[in-house]
Amino acid sequence: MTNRKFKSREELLEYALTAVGVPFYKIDKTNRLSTGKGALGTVIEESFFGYMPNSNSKPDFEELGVELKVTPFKRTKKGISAKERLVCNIIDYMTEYHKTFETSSFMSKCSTMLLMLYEYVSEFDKGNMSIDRAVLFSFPEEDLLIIRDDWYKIIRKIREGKAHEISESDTLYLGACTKGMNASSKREQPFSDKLAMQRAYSLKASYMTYVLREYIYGERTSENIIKYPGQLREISFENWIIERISPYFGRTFKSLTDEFGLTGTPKNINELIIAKILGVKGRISKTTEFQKANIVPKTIRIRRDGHIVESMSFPTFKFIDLINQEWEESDLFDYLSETKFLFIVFREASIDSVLESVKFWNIPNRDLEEVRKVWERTKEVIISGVEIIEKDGRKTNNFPKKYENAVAHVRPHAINAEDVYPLPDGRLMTKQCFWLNNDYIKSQLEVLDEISKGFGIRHGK
DNA sequence: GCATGATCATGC
DNA sequence: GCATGATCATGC
Repeated sequence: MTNRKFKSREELLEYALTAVGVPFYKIDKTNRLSTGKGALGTVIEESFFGYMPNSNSKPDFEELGVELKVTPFKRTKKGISAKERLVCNIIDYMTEYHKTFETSSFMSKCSTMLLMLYEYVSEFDKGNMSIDRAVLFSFPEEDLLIIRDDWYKIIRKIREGKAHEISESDTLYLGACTKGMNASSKREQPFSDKLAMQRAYSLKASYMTYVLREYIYGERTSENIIKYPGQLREISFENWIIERISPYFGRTFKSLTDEFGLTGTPKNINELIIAKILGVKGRISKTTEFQKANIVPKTIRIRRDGHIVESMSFPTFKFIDLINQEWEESDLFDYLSETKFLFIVFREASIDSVLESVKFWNIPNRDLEEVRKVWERTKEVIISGVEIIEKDGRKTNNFPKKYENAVAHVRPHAINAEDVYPLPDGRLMTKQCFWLNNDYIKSQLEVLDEISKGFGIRHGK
């Protein structure tokens, strides 16, 4: 244990490195291992650095301007992944909006972090895990420009009296995640009487995964869309993308596939068109920025009469997994609350469909609450035993139908009817997923149109 | 014409 | 073989 002052960042790092490889149970002197979330961070703070955990607005090593973060990662088939978002300080809605990004509580505290990374292994007790690496981390310029824009998005919602509508998927790398025991941990906000969920700045898990891969473990794998960070000095990432694609609005599907030499009918051909427009070699969803920000491209086809034919599918769920989850920890909640979508909108015209627009979208909180109802109902149906009735070779079931909820429903999503997952009672059922209703998608496109009428693409801060 | 079940194309 | 994004097919 130490409680000495470090004279320099180098000295701090040198000491931090002596924790590498030492199991936490050997470090822990104050019996913190048995405590809940954040136990390992507490062990390092108290037993390794010798100071009491605090919620100070200053960095942990104030004179050095360094904040300590102890955070887990996992090794997966695809490489190293952050196990969770990196949570920073709580946002004080009443004061934060006065500040600039440079003077924000986030930058004051977290602009340089001592990241102490440990590998999370599910079979291990916490005490048997250990710090794998310790590094000093400051944001590279290409990330800082996006994080800065994220910060202003959060502040804009506070200034508009919409702190209660803040959602983690509003932003790209820097999120505002909920923080508190439950939904009743609410705070006042300056420009509305409505109480807002307590939230903290956080670096999204998808972003942290790339920090680990690219900057710390050197597993760089993907292509950047933004070739020069300076390209985002005057414009947000989203608007930069839209500006680049907009010259192609109005073009027919055929003229686009001809121009870019795309053949065949892959299901993600529209994603490939967008990739070509942006000068990206492969899939847009595999680019650095889309991976870091968790952006998923989705095609929307609007018929000539304005109707959207298809609802929007998501990954399948496993029946047995779902009933063992609670909503707040469920796969669906994680997915929808942390994913931003890029809608690629085609409108059918007389001969061919035409690229009409591209729009970024994430689900509003109140609609996510509707999805929750569908999810809870689905859980009930699985627990009480799905009713499957076979008729003329087609099986019908009693999962939530489209007419039951304005936002979402449940439907099959499989290779064919024999592509199945087990039910808790041992029967096998065609794989299913949650779908966003086509009518709901239509209404959300209309909302986005209203918003874009109100703003020019280039915005002042 | 729509709701719901079923299936396709591709890449890893 | 399966996950994913997307669309087709059928019956009411």
